[in-house]
Order: sequence, then structure tokens, then C-alpha cells
Amino acid sequence: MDTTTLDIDAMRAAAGQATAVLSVLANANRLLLMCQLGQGEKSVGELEELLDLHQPTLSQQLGVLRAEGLVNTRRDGKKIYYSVADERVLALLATLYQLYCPRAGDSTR
Amino acid sequence: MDTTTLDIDAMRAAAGQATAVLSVLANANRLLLMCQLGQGEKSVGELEELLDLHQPTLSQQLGVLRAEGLVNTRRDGKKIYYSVADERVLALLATLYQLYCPRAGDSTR
DNA sequence: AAAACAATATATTGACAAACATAATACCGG
DNA sequence: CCGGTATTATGTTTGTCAATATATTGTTTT
Repeated sequence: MDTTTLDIDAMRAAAGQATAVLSVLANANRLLLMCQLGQGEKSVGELEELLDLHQPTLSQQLGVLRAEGLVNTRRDGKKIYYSVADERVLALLATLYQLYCPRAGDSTR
Repeated sequence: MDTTTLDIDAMRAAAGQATAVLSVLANANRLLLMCQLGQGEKSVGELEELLDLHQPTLSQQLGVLRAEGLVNTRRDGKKIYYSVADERVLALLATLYQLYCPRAGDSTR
């Protein structure tokens, strides 16, 4: 039996899932948003201040995160709170953090 | 002292590095290429057969990988061999594999 | 309950970059 | 100099980013 063809199809399917998420994270604003959300739930206003983005730009990128199912939202009065919805993305963020975030004042090293 | 501003700048710098790599991987063909290379050095011809791509398309994506410094090349006669150049990308690929590659016939589970 | 205000979302647009196909070009060994 | 191997050039189509302007939803004030 020819496992080659099967393998490549399965791989393409998995790659499709992965690239969907990678595409979302492959933007500095969105990646930073997800990093912030990785630390815990935040309101749009908080995110706006943390990242210093124009509000519509922020909202648009949050829309992308929503559309891909990477975040959950919760309304409380006027404010809307965002949080990370996908465990796998959390794991990915952790790996990225390890690899690309210089620990300038890291005393544990 | 205001650590807020400093933090966001440092984070943007790190995010820039990370998104550069994520952008490259956020394409199914390139991701599959890197996955193949993660298993070991391969010639262009081998990659072409594995992924079933038109050669110029393949070569163009390999060009992107080269431009971002994700791969090394080695010439042997007519053939050119590609391999993964960046440890961090290797780690990232491993994480992605864990998260998105279904282990259909995994007897260790 | 209507007006005013605050928080967030959507619409539209324009600049710019990505993807992939076809065709042409370079590199190497015999 | 020919055949095999790989890269570059170019054009078309499509997608992405972020800015300005406008709309929606919820709260407060009168």
C-alpha cells in the first residue's frame, strides 16, 4: 500500500489547521494582544492602553482573533472582556515566549 | 521609573522577531517544507516529489526560507540540499507537531 | 424617557505585499 | 554543448494592514 499519498494528505490537513493559527499570530499587534491575554482576561480599554493602538485598529484585530476562535468575550456593563479560548494557542505562545523573549533581568539564569 | 513604556518597546522588538518567523511558517507549502527539512536534509528534487509542487513555486518558497535565514543550503554536483538552520524554528516545529498533528496510528497512547 | 456620554464595533478605502503560474535564465557534469 | 537541476523574472490576482468616518450598545443624567 502507498502510504506516501495518504501521509501528504494528512499532513496538508494538519498544516491547514496550523497555518490558520499561525497566520493570525503572524502580525505584531495580534501577537502582542494574545500575549497580553495569555496573562489573563483584559478589557478592550486595557488592551488599547497596553499596546497603544488606535481603537478601530485594535477592534479590527480583535475581530480577527474572534473570527478564528482564538478568544472568548464576556460583556460586563459597557466593557467587553477578552480571554484566550484555545489551549493549543496558549501552548504556542508559551513556546514563542521562551524562544523570542529576551529575559533581560532574569535572576533565575 | 516608568517600566510600562520600556516593556512595550521590548515586547514589540521581540514580537517583530517572532512574527518574521511566524509569517514564513504561516503558509502551508512552506510549513510542510520546513516539516520535511525538520526530519533531515533534502534535495530540491526530493522536496518537489514529497510536496507535489511545480518547481518554480517550490524554488520561490525555498527562496523565502533562505531570505529569512531559516534554512542552509549545500551543493553536491547538480543537486542542492536544504536543511533547517535555526534551532528555535526546530523547537517551534516540534511544538506545532505536537499540537496539530493527529497521531492516527499511535500505539504509545 | 430623552439627551448626553462612554466603550466598542463595523464600513470603507488606499497602500502595499503575497501567492502562484508561465516563461526565460543560470549552473553543473559528462 | 547538451541534459538535468535549480533559480530568477514577470504578470495577474488576491489578501492584508491600518486609517478615517460612522454606527451600535450600554450607562448616566436630567
